[in-house]
Order: sequence, then structure tokens, then C-alpha cells
Amino acid sequence: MPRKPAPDTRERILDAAADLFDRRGVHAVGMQQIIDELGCGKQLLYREFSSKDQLVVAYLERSARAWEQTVVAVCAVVDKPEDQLVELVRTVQGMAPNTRGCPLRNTHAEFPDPDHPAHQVSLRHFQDVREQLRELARQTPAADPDKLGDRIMLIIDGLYVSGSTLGPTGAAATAVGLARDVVRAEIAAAAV
Amino acid sequence: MPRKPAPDTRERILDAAADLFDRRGVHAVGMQQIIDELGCGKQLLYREFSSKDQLVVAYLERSARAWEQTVVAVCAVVDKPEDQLVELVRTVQGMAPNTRGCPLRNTHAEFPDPDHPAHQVSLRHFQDVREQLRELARQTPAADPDKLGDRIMLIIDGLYVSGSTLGPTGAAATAVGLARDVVRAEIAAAAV
DNA sequence: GTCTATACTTTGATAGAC
DNA sequence: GTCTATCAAAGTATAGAC
Repeated sequence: MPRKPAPDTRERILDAAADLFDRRGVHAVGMQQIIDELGCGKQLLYREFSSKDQLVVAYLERSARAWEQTVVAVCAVVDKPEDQLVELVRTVQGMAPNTRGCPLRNTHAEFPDPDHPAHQVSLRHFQDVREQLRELARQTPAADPDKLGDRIMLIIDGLYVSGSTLGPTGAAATAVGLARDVVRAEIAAAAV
Repeated sequence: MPRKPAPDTRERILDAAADLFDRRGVHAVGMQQIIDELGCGKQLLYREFSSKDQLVVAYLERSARAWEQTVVAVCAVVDKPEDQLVELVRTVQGMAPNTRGCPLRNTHAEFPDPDHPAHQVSLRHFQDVREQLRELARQTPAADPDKLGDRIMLIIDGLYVSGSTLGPTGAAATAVGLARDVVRAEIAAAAV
């Protein structure tokens, strides 16, 4: 084992934790497993995250940030807002099949207690995403932007679920086409 | 009080278990809680279900049966297959907001291990539903029935997720309208 | 002093015995 | 129906390596 400067301890812990949480679920992963995976001591983990709940919250916030970055990346590559919406769906379609679904959705399902911080953080994320998609839709010439944003969100939610269970050839395969149709229809309705 | 005839023991146990599982999640509910809810002895429960896993499987199979009955009920009330698809979405929209989402989806998220019986039962259900929706779509004059069935499934999945998190005024509010548009578009495409 | 590794305490669950 | 064996996991504390 090399020396331990460990300035990026937090990130390394989150890397290991996220990998395990994503694959096996939060409840199924014990703190000891994360420690074993890291090859570090218990002290270090509990120094950074004083409880499992806090670790889970950090994991969720990080997953939420990853989504933000996805949106930023898509918007940087694609010009028109209407194409950005479709491209977002395509991006999710590319990711979902290899995973167990959206980390935030899965963790939300694992923590039904409304008082639990993990529940609150994920719920907040869903509200943010909805507003974000509506905002994006408002930049298109859609007749009803809020409706369009909500429909894209519905498609993304369904895509995550279908894609992670039935795989890329399941119902998820139709998501991008559906998104395109939805965007087109809403813009056509405005042109009348 | 009459002696123990208990022909419906299984159902009574499942009633109590389903109620708790639906509201708090499977992992969060202990066998003792179910027993307390029933007011019965532990023996009785373990006589019917020799382990928690078996109880969970029975709970899932029962939830799957409930879905089948929903489909049957909708098909009995509504005539045309194209209307049946839309009505199914409307039915889910009516149920989802008061619940924590689809019991099968939630439990699936709680048991990521592919070897776990709960995982397998729920996965099987998703495959069945997909085939069922495609079959229904084949009875419509849709241009591409399989695509139509898949899109309805995607909408239902998204609806369950959105409806149970953001509530009936969230993105879920657009689901029925979207389903109607999708059905119409697919039938219009066939008329060309 | 900082990090690893391990032992220990407490809690809560399944499951079976009486 | 209560009582108990067993086990796993969250945290805490401590002993020891660099």
C-alpha cells in the first residue's frame, strides 16, 4: 500500500458506496462492505460521514448533480430546445439498460418514510427535474410548454423503469420515438 | 367467539401484510408487526408462510392478480380496444396518487438480487403486462400494435412513478391525455 | 498524529420452541 | 401467545502500524 495523502477521501468513499448502492440497493449494502471495498478503516468512513443516513444523502445529492451535468452536456451539444428534450430521452435510453434504473427513484422506493432525509432529498430532486424540463419546454415554440415538459418527464420516468427491468428491447425501445412525436405534436399545435 | 374455522386465514394474513408492505415497504415491515396487526399468534403466520420470502412472493402474486382483475374490469365496461387502453391509463391515474406507487415496481426495487424469488416474480409480471398490452393493441386498427402497446406500458410506468411522488398534479396529470394522443396517432397512421 | 484493523455493544430482525 | 436462539448490521472504542 502506498502512502496516504487522502485529500479526496470523500470522493473515494462516495465512488465505492455509489457503485455498491447502484448495483445492490442501499438496504442490502452494509457499511462494512463499503469499508472492505475501499480497503480502509472504519474510522475514516465515520470521520467523513457520521452515519449511514448521511452517506446515503450525499450519494443522492451526487446522483442529482450527475443528472444536472447530463442536462448541461446535452444542451451544450444540441442547439434547439426541442431537440434537447428528445436528446435527453435518448441519453437516458442509452444509460438505463445497463443499470438498475435511476438511483434516486430506486432509493426513493427504499425509503418510504416521508420523514427520512433520503426520502426528502430524492423528492426534492423530482420537483427540480420537473421544473427544469418545463423551463426547457418554454424555450420551444410549444403550444403548452408545461404539458410538454411534464410529458417528457413521464417518458423519462417510464423509460428508467422499463429499461432497467425489461432491458433495451422492452417497452423502453419506443421512448425516443415517442418523445419526438410528443415534441412535434406540441409544436404543430402552436402553429395553428 | 367461535372456534377457529379459519378457512380464510391466508387471505387475512395477506390483507394485513399487503397493507403494511404497500405503505411502508417490505424491508421496513417485520413479521412481528404483521402478527401484531392480525392479533394472532406467530404459529399461525408461519404455518401458512414458512418464511418472509414466501409471504412476499404471495403478496406479489396477489398484487399481480389485482392488476389482471383491473384489466378484466376495464375490458368489461369499455367496448373498443383502443378505448380500453386509454381507460387503463385513467384507472391507474385514479389509483396511483393515493398510494406509494405500484407494489410490484416498488418491491422489485427493494430486491435487486436477480436470484431472489421476489425479483423473479415481479420481473415475470412486467413481461406478462407488456405482452398483454401488446395483445390488446393488436385488437385495435393501429399501424404498429406492438409499438402502441409498448408506449402505453411506458406511460403507465411513468404514471405510477410520477403519480406516487409528485402527486396527481405532477407530471402524472398529463398521462391520460398523452395516452389518448398516442392511440389516436397510431390509428391515424394506419388509415393512410 | 493519522490510518488500518479488530473487538465490542446495542438493536432489531427472522425463525423456532414451549 | 410468550420466550429465546441466532444472526446481521450500525456505531463506538481501542489496539497497533507507519
